[in-house]
Amino acid sequence: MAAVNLKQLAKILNLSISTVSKALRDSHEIGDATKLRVLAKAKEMDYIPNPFASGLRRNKSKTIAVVVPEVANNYFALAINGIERIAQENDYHVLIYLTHEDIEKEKGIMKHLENKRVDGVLMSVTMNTNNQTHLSDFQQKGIPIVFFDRICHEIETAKVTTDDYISGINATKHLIENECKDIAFLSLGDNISIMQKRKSGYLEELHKNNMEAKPERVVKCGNDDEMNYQLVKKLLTGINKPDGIFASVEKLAITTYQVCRELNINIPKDVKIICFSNLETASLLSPSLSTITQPAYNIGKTAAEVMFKYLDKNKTYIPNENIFLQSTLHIRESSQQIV
Amino acid sequence: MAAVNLKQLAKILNLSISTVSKALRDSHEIGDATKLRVLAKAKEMDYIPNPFASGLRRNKSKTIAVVVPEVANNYFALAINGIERIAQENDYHVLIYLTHEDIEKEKGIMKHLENKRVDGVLMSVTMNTNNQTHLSDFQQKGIPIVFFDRICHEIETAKVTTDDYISGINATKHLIENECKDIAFLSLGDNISIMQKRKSGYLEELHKNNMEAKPERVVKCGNDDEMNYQLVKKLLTGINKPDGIFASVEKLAITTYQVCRELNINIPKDVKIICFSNLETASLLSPSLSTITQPAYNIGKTAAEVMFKYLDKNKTYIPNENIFLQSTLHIRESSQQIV
DNA sequence: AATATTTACGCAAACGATGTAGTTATTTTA
DNA sequence: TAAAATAACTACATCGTTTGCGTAAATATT
Repeated sequence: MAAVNLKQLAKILNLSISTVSKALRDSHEIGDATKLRVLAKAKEMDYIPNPFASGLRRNKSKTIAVVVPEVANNYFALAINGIERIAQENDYHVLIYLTHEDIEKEKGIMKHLENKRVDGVLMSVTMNTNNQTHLSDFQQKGIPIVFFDRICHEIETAKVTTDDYISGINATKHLIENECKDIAFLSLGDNISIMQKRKSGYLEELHKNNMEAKPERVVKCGNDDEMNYQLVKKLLTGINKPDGIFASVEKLAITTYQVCRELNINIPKDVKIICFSNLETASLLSPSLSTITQPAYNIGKTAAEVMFKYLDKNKTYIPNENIFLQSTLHIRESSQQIV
Repeated sequence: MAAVNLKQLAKILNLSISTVSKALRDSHEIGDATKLRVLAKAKEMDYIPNPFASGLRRNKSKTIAVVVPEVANNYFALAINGIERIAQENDYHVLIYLTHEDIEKEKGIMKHLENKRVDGVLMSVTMNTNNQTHLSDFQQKGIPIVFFDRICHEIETAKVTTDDYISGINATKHLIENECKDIAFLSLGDNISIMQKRKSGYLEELHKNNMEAKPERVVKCGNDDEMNYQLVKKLLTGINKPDGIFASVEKLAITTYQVCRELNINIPKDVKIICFSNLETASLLSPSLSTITQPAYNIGKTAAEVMFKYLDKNKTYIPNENIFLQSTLHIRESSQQIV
């Protein structure tokens, strides 16, 4: 029942605790014969070091935290998948925290993590994170952060994203090429950096094509699905509605589909849609959904790899670095001119 | 930079370490004035107890583990959501481990957790978990397990599922009511208990309707998506194909949609489909997908609540208990007779 | 052969928080 | 008023590992 510890192992082996400890850690101070004997006995007795004791002593938790807004979201789920994979490879554990887009919850979580429960944090900030003092405070405690996707520019560290600006341009360009004359952009809040970049790409491409960027075409959605539904419904109601929609996140595209269904608006005839999404069923939707698909798994994986690169070297300071992984455009029915 | 500890707090307050510790834990041994003074200073200095020290001393980690096959799966993602919510409410941390349906990985993870890194484990076993010694061994170490969805009958503890047998009956009955004469069941492996129950419901309902249960109509799919695709393709190729499909898990329904698209098979005219699923886009698919939707969030929430009910009482033994939450049948186009 | 070096191990002090068993004062009780 | 009880605190051992230092024996160096 009770887990075996070093003391018991040492007693049985007739060695001192420190000898056993060193043998298990393959110290050069211990003879090969002894090492083998210790290793064999440890395995036989099913010895597993107490993580709290070694964590306390070495000031290392062998744990990282992942702080994200949601998990029931294809993008974040895939990213977590990539992170967990790398963590397992590095013999690390992964704590998960969900902010539900609540900045206060985010602050509380970071506060909780300040005391060395984790060796590092991988995070995607809340859509409401407009102030980053809780993040810089956290860094001051000597625990590294690596951002992915929803990054925080002001914090100096590594950041892994896709090239949202280029993707924003490409998506908009694609809609324009498919005869859209009046394109709306569905944004998620307006604080977060990726939104600004995606929007910049959208605006830039409009400008390049001498199309007017009407402020009312940028719809600032939020975390409340019902509210979003009403916003999109308002956008698509009446005579003066857009003929193209660029949704910055997956759920807003789904909302748009639902609204179109209710209002009997035909996609893509009446309005064309493209969005950032990792939906596996994009091609099975009616109509199939055109997407900009982010390499979510690899983004998570890369973020974790960067983190471990520094953790391995016991570096708590991660210099500024922007890593871009390319998204891919998947053109399907929802955005194409019917020929 | 360095986190403040009790020693430093004590020195500044001109008190002993133990007094400060007790004051913070609101011990009756400490005077009210002192308590207030300590509390104020602790807040001012941003004191956060070292989790390793107290974990070591009290033999409590304030952490639970969630062990699941996947996270990029709507069901598990929602369940994790529910779990995390309850964990946060109880001031607990959540470690996440993915088995990717690999029984060896599952064993390794449980082995890793044996040494009190966590106070309890919430889990859904692998589709390949046919032997449960690693789980009973784990229990022997005095760490409680609560199963959800993919439960392990042989282990005595609390288990949270939906009533898979009834749901299996209902889904099959629905297909029969919609004129299906030859219904196939897509299973995920055949070890796990929920599969057996869903299949039992399917077989029972066939029997009740005097329909033959042909063994070749039970297709045993696995973890390899390409293989599953071929299995379903084989099922739907040729003259002798079923006119109804009951997919036991979401991904097999998606595979079926893809196969039907390739083979130009019309859903629901040629073949009707229903499946267990938590897909948000079920109603937006072409055709919209009929589902048995499990209350995934509540299943996770309930499993966590049961766990904390015992952890709060410092009970490591959880008696056998089967908790059923009801699934709901959502009839959509994919399973309905066209009138 | 005397000295220096290496090998292989043990001792004991951390790491930070907790809780038991004291130790003073102060108050209550007989 | 002496004895007992209480209040408010402190000292210290403990949880299980890790690690710097010490040491004796074995080996190498001159």
